[in-house]
Amino acid sequence: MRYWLMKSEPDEFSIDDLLAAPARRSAWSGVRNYQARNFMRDEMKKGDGVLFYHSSCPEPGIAGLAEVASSAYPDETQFDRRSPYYDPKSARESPRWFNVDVRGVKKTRLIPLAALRAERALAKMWLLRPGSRLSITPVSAAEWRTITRKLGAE
DNA sequence: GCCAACGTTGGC
DNA sequence: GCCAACGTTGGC
Repeated sequence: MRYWLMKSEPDEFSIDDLLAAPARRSAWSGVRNYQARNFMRDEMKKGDGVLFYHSSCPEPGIAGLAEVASSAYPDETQFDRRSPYYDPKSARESPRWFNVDVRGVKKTRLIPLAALRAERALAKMWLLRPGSRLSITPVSAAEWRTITRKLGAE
């Protein structure tokens, strides 16, 4: 079992949106970065833990817990001409983009980015690397424990 | 809105 | 295959 941090702009799709979705479940579509895609396609497994991170908003930080609900499959939005994520270079026979499904577990109190930075045990977190912009990043078991402990018996 | 960091594109 | 130009991300 592994752990991940997944970023989403709450204006686009927040932890509340995920928890309000049917079966609290949604396809994590729209990822258009190869490294993030590879994490989903090659390394994510059903049941992996997910930190749901709100980005590009007034209070960026961890806003909830989720879990990986499926292995990866081709992202439908790449074939949809009306989607902002449409990719004309991707063909059905050889899809370029993949996504997993994610299931919301719970909304948590917000742990702001600054609080993550202030935590010694999280100093090596991928998210906190200088210049890191990747929307999906691995989280170590120790980092997961630190954060869930911080959230208090969750 | 600024800007640094990073990824992608495309000419050569 | 290099690399400059351009676009995007995302915190501040």
